[in-house]
Amino acid sequence: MGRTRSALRLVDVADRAGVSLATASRALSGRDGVSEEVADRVREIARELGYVANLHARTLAGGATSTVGLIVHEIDDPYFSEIAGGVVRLAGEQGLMVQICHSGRDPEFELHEIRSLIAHRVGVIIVAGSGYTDPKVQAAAKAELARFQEAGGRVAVIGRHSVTADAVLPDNEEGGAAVAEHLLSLGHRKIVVVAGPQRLTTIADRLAGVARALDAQGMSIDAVPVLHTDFTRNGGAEAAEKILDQVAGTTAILALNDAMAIGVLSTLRSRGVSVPGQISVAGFDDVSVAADLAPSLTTVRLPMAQMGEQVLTMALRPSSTRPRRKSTGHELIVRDSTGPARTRRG
Amino acid sequence: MGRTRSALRLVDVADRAGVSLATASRALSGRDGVSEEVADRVREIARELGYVANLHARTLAGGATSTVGLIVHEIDDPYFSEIAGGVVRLAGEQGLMVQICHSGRDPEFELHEIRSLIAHRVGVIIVAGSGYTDPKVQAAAKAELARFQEAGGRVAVIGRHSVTADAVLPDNEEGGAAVAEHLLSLGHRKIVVVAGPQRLTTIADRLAGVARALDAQGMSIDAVPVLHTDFTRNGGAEAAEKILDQVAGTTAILALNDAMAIGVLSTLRSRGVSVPGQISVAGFDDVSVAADLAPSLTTVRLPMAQMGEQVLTMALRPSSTRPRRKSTGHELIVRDSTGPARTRRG
DNA sequence: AGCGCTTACGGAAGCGCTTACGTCAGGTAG
DNA sequence: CTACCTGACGTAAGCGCTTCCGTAAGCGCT
Repeated sequence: MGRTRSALRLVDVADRAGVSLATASRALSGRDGVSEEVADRVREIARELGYVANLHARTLAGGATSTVGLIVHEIDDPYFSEIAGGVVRLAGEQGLMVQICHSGRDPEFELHEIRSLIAHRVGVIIVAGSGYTDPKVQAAAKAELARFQEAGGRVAVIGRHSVTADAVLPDNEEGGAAVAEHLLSLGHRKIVVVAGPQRLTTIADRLAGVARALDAQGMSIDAVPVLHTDFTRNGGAEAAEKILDQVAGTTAILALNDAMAIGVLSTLRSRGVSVPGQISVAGFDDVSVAADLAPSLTTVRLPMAQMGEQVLTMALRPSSTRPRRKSTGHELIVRDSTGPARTRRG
Repeated sequence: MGRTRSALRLVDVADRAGVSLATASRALSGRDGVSEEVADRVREIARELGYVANLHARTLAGGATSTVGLIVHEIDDPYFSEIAGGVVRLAGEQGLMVQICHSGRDPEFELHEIRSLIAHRVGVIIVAGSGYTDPKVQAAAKAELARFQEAGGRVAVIGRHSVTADAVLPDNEEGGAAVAEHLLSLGHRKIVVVAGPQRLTTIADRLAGVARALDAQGMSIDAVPVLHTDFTRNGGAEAAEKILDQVAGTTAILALNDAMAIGVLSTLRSRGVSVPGQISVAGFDDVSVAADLAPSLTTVRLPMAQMGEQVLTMALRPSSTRPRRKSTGHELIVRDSTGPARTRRG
């Protein structure tokens, strides 16, 4: 790959300004011990020449890094891109760079990304996105992060309880309970849950909430069909096909994220099933397009952009002794995709 | 910010393995001149110790960087996040890291991001997203990129003709012509264009296509209202309000990107205007949710993810003598949001 | 046995910065 | 007028790595 050769060096600037390397360095990085006059001259010349300091050299020598690493599951999933938006915007305001990595929900690759970030000597690593239910699967990543912390790095996560670090925790369980209650209160008793991949803790949490709500009605989660599919639009679409073909009498479909709900909606439309007339549909996340779907989607709002800002804020704030955890809160957003259960045999 | 102090160094590994620094380095970076036996031992110990090379030191000494910088306008805009998805996925396959920056459509900030990327000594810089119609505005960025190229860096862009670099160029003008023709062929004569900010070349290009299509029908673009607003959902929503209130007899609204089209749709729905019954709506980009809107959106498809892969591929491929340009192609996707113009006074 | 050649390794010189420390003015106090 | 401090600057020692050398074996050959 490209090797950046023969770029302008600080010595060049220093020579041109007729000062020593040290003075030039101090002038450009705003340290004192340089007269205003000289500092101005150096800065002027640097600008003129288009000098950009070599960050690798600077980091090597100085030690402090001003870049934060952000690992997300899927960068083109709205859930994550909205989180990333929050992180990036806040970081920009503070003059920090963010290095975004993409794990593709593959714990192995995630480990690799963490390693890269560490190699890049970022000051902060933020991991956004569900952990894995199988603890073994992410043990390596966890260990790597711990090592990073010991070495003085800051870590913060969104949605992982397992890592010992500051965490922003989405209200998954509460939210799950809230949508489920909503559906139940509309009289739905034949509910099918479209869940994402079983190995994600987020799914487990949301399901737990759903189970709690069912319990409160004297129903058991074991009696409701739970389809584990891909956490994407297509996963939802396929699940809906399966439901229409195999689960008779369904009155409501609860998708555990909006992407899948969108897929469900799409299948129902193409199969001519009216929503919410025949089947109600609810999602989770309140992705920004949820309001613009046909019909608009009932869902649980999680403040993604704000979550992004919060993790970064936590990560940046000097570490208190024990990891802080902040839950996001949630809000049930009732829109047009849910309605009263159609009366049996009517 | 966090300073990563006292991390494991290569010497530590070398000492532990009983070899010299040089040998350890060769072993870990796969250079030859080391016996298999020793190399294995070193690698084993490195793994055991959890050694991760300091990329800054490595880059400083070696010169080659394996990270690519990607600058987008808005990371949480689906158009860009889909492009980013393409870049990131392909990069991942090749073992490259991607550093994503976000300019917020601010040329000044974009310049700052370019500088940061250069400071980070990335090997490749990719700039995605419209250029600015005012050449002065991005002269600085252009100069900076040129300097980067001279120093051996690779640059590739999406949607900027002005930069001297390999470019993937969306079929903006052709696409604009295609949607406009579609609308005209449905009998629409009272078309309002919802354009994004005037300072973006993308807008200018798409508008030029629209103008061409109008010309072919003996109509002039000067006779059709063009509203310049924010390139976002809200920009579209506001524009639609204005249209309903101030432009009588509109039969079709052509939004120059999907985000704005979504906003238009939302306003029309809340104002009780039927689409396409009373007003047809078309967008541009074919963002992934376009198919799931209410009604599904007629638009021009641009293969975003593929564009992302293409720029990266171009950037990575050894530079031919002159910059290559590859146009993306486009496809008119007719869905439910457009229909025949309602007959006047009917 | 002596020659050169290859192979495996160690020594040491940087890469471009920051920063501890030394120096040398000039100013103040005694 | 000397002693001392302060401020402005230069000198040089690294930061952790890669890589160019040099060197010492080990090999086959004459």
